[in-house]
Amino acid sequence: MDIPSKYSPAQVEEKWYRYWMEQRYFHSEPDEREPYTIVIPPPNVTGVLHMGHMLNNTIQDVLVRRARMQGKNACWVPGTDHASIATEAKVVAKLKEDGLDKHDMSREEFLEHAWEWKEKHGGIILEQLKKLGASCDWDRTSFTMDEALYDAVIDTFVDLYEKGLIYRGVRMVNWDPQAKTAVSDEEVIYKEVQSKLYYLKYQVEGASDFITIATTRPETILGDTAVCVHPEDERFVRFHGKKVIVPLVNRAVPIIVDEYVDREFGTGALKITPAHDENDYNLGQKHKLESIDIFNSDGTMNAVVGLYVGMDRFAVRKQIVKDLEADGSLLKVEDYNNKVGYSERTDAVIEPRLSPQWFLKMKELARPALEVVESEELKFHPSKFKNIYRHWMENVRDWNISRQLWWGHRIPVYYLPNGEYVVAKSQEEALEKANKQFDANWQLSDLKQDEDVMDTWFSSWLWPISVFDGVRFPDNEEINYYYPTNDLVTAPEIIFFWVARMIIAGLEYRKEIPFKNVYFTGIVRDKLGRKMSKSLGNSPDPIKLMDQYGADGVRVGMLLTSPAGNDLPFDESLCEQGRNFSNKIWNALRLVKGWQVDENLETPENNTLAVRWFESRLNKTLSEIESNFEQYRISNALMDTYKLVWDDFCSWYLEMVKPAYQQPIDAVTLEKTVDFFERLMKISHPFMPFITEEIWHLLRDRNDGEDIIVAPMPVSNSFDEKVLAGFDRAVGIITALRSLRKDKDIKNKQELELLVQEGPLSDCIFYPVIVKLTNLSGVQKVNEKPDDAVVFTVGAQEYYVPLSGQVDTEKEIQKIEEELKYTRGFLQSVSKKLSNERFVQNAPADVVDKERQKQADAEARIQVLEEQLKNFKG
RNA sequence: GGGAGCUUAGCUCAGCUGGUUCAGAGCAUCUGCCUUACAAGCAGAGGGUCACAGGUUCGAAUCCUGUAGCUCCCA
Repeated sequence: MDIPSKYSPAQVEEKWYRYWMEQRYFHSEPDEREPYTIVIPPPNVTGVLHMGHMLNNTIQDVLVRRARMQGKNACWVPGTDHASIATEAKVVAKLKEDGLDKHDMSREEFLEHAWEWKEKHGGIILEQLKKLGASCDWDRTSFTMDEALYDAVIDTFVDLYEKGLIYRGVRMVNWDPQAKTAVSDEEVIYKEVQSKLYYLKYQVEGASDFITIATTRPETILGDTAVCVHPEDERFVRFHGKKVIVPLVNRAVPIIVDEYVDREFGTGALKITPAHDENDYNLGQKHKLESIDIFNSDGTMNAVVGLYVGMDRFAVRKQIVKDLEADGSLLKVEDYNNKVGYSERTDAVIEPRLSPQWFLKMKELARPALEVVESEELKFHPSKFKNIYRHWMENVRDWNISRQLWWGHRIPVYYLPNGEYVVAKSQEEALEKANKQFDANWQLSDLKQDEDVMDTWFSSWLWPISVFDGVRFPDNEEINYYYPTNDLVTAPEIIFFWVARMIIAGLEYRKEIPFKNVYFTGIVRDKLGRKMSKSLGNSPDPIKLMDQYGADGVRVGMLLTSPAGNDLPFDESLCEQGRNFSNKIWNALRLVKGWQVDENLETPENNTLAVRWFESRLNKTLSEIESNFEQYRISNALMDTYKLVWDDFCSWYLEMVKPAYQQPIDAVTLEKTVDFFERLMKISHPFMPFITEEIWHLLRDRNDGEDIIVAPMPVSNSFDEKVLAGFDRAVGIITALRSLRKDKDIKNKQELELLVQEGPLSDCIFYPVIVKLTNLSGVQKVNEKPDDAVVFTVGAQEYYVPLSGQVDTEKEIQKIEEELKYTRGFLQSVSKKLSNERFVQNAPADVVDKERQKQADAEARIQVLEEQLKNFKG
């Protein structure tokens, strides 16, 4: 057989993915089997594959493939979310490129462009996941704005409103006066700017006294409704309870006291403008102050105060400074550096602005969602995230679900000509409701639907239900079968945004948790520990990585050092390690396929031993892998697999059974070897789906449908501890012999003889294996150390290798003395422990027994070493 | 400001209910090897006061307290 010595993944991976798709192995329909369900954390429809997705989806694929091989009905639902902010920003930018402006078009026109963009660019990421090998049920691909999912969101809003959980409130938003829209906190860029601090005199009402405040934004004094000082600030005690006059507008406002004020800053007196500053707004709420909004949506002055009407806020600033100076209110101006927020999209200075928004009451909803996590009905991996979750849930605040955007689920609130509003699933229903409720005869055109859409999370919190259409049809076959899902794999960053809310929605709408386990991945970082991001440009291109190392190689690389919840400092060398592992497996195949069988050949004893040992080794490791999977220690499971394949199978087993050059192998050993190889490939398949499928088909001729992806996963069997322990001893002997050869510079071709000191430990079933692996002429038992022999000990057993003329007595003595010294020290510490009465009395019996055994072993070893020393010194 | 977590070999991390599975793994390093599956490899070796200081205990990487440093989250 002609197999190249280097494995090339490219064609192999493409071939098998296509084949799996053709065979519809990823597709799931409800049946009588146990379901295993994962819903993908829907990536942004605007997204392209990054390293975080690679990690996250590799883990999901490992879990799904394993479940599939365990005979479960595995269903991995893929999809994307509409990402209202990000997508709308992209569409606006695209329009701008084409010379179009969102503000010049109707909502409908804009949405047409948005859908067009989505059809064209959305879903790239899902195509990329295929290259990774993701075994998603692509027939079930969902999008948060698909009809079923869209309706589910609207239904949910109406339902929660009717339950009295949704209310209208006012909140400060980051207003972009140029785009005339609110932007999210993430879209505000804070820049250090050089500005000025203006000191202004506020006259005390009915007195000649005045108080001085400092501000960077003198134009906002028009909206001032208070001045605040620290209650313990002695400079201002005399002002407590008084009123001051705001310059130019001549409005009398109270002086309030609050510990919020920083006494060191400015003059220690703070002007309060609740309508135009977040902190002032909060203080205003606390002290029940009036909010006076002085700006129009484009940042020009409105008519509320009657000054500077229609002027831009920055022009007002220039003018008002002059006017204040003329008025005698301006005391002084200082240079001052501060941080000012700019819109990421228009670079306009953000204007904090009060805006009516819809809120969801969270407190009651959160309680049961906390309980299921506390009781571990729903488990977090790792469990440390329970603390974070608890803290958030116990201090949960109401959820602002409005977003001042068009792309998304439009809030189903309809405002009526009489200033009231109704909430309904459709315009028609709203009209009916309104006419009934207010005994009116309005037309559709009288209704004005809320302009805002809902927070994207308000759709993705329904994801595990809505992908099975379980909101609109709560008793349909699919939702009943697939829900609750099994595992959710996601990043800890969105534990509140998404995970907590899904749990809430699940309990509210299904009375059942949405998933049984949540696996939190780490964050993929670069070598310097920085989060990988587009703006830093420190993220490798996953597609290129897969081209270079193969998808299997990258998958292994991602998983090797990423225990749950721990950040993964990514390094390409990890993928290299993964690729090398693929190559190692590949070459093992080349070896095994290269063997000629001789049906008449007896099975050599060392092969029988090797098979016996490996059978036990495999089963023991398999049980460890199973346990690691149960605990979601996936990187440990992979490492177990890696060592089983590379160390145990390739380095030990294959070397043990490998026939001499151009010699045939016996049929029994070959059959056993292929069987082992098959099992190893099955165990490895979830981690490395492509190469394992390829090798599976090269190992034997397969019937139709006999593919590894659907082959049953091996289950651990009992194993023989004695055989394993005996082999460990053999390994000790082999290692010692190899070191000896290296030490003495004895070529492998030169045969050695191994002599074993007669004694209780002198038997070992693996001597034939040792003979083969270390090229011995034989193993003999002796009663005494011969002259001219090197001595080594494994445990308390002594071995000799006759080497005439090559024994350096001085060196041997030195070696033995060192070992003796160490063992005596060890014995001393053990004896000390045992002579401590309190230890013997208090420690559990088995611990004391173990210590006694240690003592006996050490004593035996010391005796042996002393004997050796005597012999050498002779 | 509030909350959570981390600190073990050069790097990345395991280490469960204190006690030989207790000081481990992988990678990296060093030393030999182009030994007929694999140099993307084989064989061997070195390397740690378990952040620091106290305490509890017969016994602490593990439990408690404090200190220092780092990281993440805050709708």
